[in-house]
Amino acid sequence: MKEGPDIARIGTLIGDPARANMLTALMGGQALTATELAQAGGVTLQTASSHLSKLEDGGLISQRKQGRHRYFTLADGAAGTLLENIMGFAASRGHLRHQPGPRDPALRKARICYDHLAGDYGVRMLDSFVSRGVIRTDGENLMVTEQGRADIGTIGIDVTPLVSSRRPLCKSCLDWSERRSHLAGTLGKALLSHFLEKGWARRSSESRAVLFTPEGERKFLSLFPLERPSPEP
Amino acid sequence: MKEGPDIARIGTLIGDPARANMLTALMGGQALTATELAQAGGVTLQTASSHLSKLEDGGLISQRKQGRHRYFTLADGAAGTLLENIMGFAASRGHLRHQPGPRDPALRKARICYDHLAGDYGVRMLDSFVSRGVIRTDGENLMVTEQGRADIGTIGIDVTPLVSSRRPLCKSCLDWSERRSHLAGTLGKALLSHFLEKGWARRSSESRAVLFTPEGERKFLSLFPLERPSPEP
DNA sequence: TTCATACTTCGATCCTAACCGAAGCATCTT
DNA sequence: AAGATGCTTCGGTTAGGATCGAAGTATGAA
Repeated sequence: MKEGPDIARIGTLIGDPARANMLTALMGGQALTATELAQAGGVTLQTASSHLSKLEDGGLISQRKQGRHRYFTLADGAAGTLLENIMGFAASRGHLRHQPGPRDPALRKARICYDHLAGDYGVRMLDSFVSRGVIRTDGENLMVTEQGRADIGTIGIDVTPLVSSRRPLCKSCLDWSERRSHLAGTLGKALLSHFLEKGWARRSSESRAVLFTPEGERKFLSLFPLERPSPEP
Repeated sequence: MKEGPDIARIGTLIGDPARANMLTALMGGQALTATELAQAGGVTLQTASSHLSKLEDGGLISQRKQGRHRYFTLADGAAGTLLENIMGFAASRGHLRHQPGPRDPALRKARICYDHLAGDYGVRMLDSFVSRGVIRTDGENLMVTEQGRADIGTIGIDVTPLVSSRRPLCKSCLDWSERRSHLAGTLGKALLSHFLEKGWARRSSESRAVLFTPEGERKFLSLFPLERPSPEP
């Protein structure tokens, strides 16, 4: 039975706690140095270096040198999506490392999931889109409706250039703190970028939390109203 | 950094070669006994038993007793989807256990991927659907068009009951032998079931290969014509 | 009851890989 | 040139877990 792709190799790479912590840290979407990742993984720099080269060989991360630093990122969107999928599955089986949901309330409210918004606010955004008919769903796939394109345009985001990419336009991602789905894909990414650019929110320097300003919060809530609790599981 | 789902646990479960082989065998969609899985994993029955209980604790598989046999299956569609995702990612990074593509030509031509058709025929089916406008794609997501519903109806499959399920209707799955996408989801499952019921094909008893009869092959090829090579990567 | 089959549990072995200290290399600063 | 910082490589230790033999349990057959 030696047919097929070597899933054991990917599994082994993700299966080590130090590497898993590093990958989780990289899900924040920012490039991190080897030293920062060593801290995230809870190991010394030497050990981290060994882990990082294994992750790179496995195609999960990539690095670029910049002066005497080495910045590491997830290899590409596919790597991020893979980790999201595994996180969602792990959460669905109750494999949480501590209590259900992040201890930090800010993380629970809004955080970065690779390149898009997760947490309470991420879930609310998708709920709002679905309840207003901007996005339609058939079980798991999501698609933007014709009318939805216009609605998103009024927020200040042009959908057209987002479609050409090889990544899907929109895609649901199981949220481990809310146990509901939030919006991923290029649209999810564009929305988060938009909020950050407009100054409605900023990234926390220590964690994956996204901190909204009072004004940003007001605008967000009015842009994404909830008509009634949606029936999505 | 102990936030979030425990992806390391899932990774560890998949990361052992014996377990990975067992899971791959279960992707065939059929319930297998502990003895069969031990052989698939290349280990003794004692070792397999230990692996199987770990996989069950982790929520990847489930078992049901039947007389003195224990039949194991993947826990649910989510587990199958997760493995498909990892297989696709592994294949995309070139992590194949042997030469690219299965050695067995029958496997390369048509095989089962959990519950739907993969291999050359699986890819052709999706290509045909896309080129004829039965299925439309936006990057990665797939959706059946209105007109497509009727077309699929003429094959003898009613799309309506397939939508209600919690699994997506259709969904692309990266094929590791063809390095292209084939059709998964409830529609993919229904199509495969249809072929088997009609007697156009049957499952090989030893491997995941799907063996078409000459007549079944003729019907399949006429049902899924290729107009021109599609540009999908 | 006795035997056979299917599987689990226990116990011991063995091997891999994670780990860190120390040393080495590269880049930047002064 | 000398020192500091960021990271990698080497070597030796150690722990976890994969493995299997042997014994134990459950179900079915004779």
